[in-house]
Amino acid sequence: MTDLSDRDVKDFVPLEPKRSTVGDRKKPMREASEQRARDIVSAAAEHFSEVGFGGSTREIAKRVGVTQPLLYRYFPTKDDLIEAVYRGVYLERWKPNWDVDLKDRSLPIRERFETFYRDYAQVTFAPIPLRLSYYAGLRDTDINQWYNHLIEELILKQLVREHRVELGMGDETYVSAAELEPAWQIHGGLMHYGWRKHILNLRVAPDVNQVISDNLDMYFSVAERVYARHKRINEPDKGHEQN
Amino acid sequence: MTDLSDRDVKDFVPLEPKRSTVGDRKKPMREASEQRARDIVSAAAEHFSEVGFGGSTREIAKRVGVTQPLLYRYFPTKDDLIEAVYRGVYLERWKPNWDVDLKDRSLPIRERFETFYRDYAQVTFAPIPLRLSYYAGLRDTDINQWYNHLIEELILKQLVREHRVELGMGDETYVSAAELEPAWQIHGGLMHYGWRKHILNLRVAPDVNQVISDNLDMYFSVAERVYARHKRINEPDKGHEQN
DNA sequence: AGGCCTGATTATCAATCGATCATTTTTCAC
DNA sequence: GTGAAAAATGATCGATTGATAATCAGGCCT
Repeated sequence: MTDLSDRDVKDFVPLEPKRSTVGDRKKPMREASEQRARDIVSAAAEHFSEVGFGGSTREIAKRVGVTQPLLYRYFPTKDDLIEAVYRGVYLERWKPNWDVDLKDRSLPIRERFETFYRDYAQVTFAPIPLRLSYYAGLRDTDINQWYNHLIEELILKQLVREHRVELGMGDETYVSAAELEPAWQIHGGLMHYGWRKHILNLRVAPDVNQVISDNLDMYFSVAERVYARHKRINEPDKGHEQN
Repeated sequence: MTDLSDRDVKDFVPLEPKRSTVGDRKKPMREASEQRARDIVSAAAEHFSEVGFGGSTREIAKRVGVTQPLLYRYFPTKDDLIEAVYRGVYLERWKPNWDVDLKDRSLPIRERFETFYRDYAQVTFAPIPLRLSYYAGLRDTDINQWYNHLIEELILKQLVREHRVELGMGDETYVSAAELEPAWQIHGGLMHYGWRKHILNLRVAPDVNQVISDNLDMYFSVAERVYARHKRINEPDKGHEQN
């Protein structure tokens, strides 16, 4: 699997289909062909989401309605197909305006993050992407590490920073792991809500927006105390303590 | 896979090894043989936790140091072996005093649940049981449904009930899904902490006890509001509204 | 010593899997 | 229309898998 660890979202072009087996052709892929490539990825995502990435290429081909060797014209190996599924799960779903909007101080912080999580839940909370994401995390730690790093850097650290500013607790950019943990608890609680609802099919609170709202209530009610506990010594800027 | 859905914990005898292939023998299994059965389950748990339940019986046999067909003397099919691994994950780790101690009103509710979650985290938060649990949830929804039902009935509903009593909000036993959700958020946040730490190997807040403490702070700071929102009409006992 | 049950191994089968290659069918530019 | 490139198929290979059958080794009781 190729190395994805320390890249940014922008380094990826969402789901531009690979140039096919015979990679160094001059002519671009035909329109119908690109559609077929997308169909294959889609069928693969569906199948892998059900049985994991050990799912067979023959079943995928059957779902598309073609023969199995044909897949290898579009994806030289099964791993390449899996990587294309990864891209569909992690990149196609990420909206570039998310981390931008979170910095818009014309809106109260609470509203910004409530809006974000409503949108995030709508995009992410469905059986296929959720199952794929958990399967991917178990199979290929790297990709999920990279994605959670993204969440941490672009979302959760913003939450802490913006909240600290709003509380008048300084505008230091550094956020320690311990300081970040309450934000992760909010995020993790929501992920587990998705796990229970869409993977285990358990009966959960029906209104996800209410859950988000309550979660943010919980966060804002204890976050200040946690910031204060980890407040760094007031020497300007020398604050990267090892926790 | 056998049906485990609506049983109680006590219906299981923790990891009593199956009586071997030729099930209806009179003589009990020899001591050394029972040890071997445990070794097989242990090696299977290790291997399955790494690659999922699609892992091969040959690899398991290699880890035990025996030949592959021998496994079939102890477990008639691979599914039986998987079920034995399930038992090790879900039952061996459950302590019967957990739900009992939570009802001990000689201690403040906050202390009771902090003690429980410290113990629960210590028992559950390790790579092998966590990975197996997630793999199991994806592969065989039933067992994880049953387990989460257990958590809900014996732990989280207790939390809500005991807390309501301590708040003087009545001692009704019924707890709606929406009312339960904040408790699930606490639990889910902790599970996700385990996911990040032991499966994704991300850097997390180092002190799990501090995370538990902060989480409970979060819970107790908003739970009352949620109870009040869902407060049933004061007619005695007629309160099973559909949310 | 001999019979016998249990534990363990060797050999092997049928199914499934990812992948390759030769061949046929379809598409499209000219 | 014609031919070349692209798309698609059929046949098949080698490796791996769960599982079975035949065989062997060894301790224990009489």
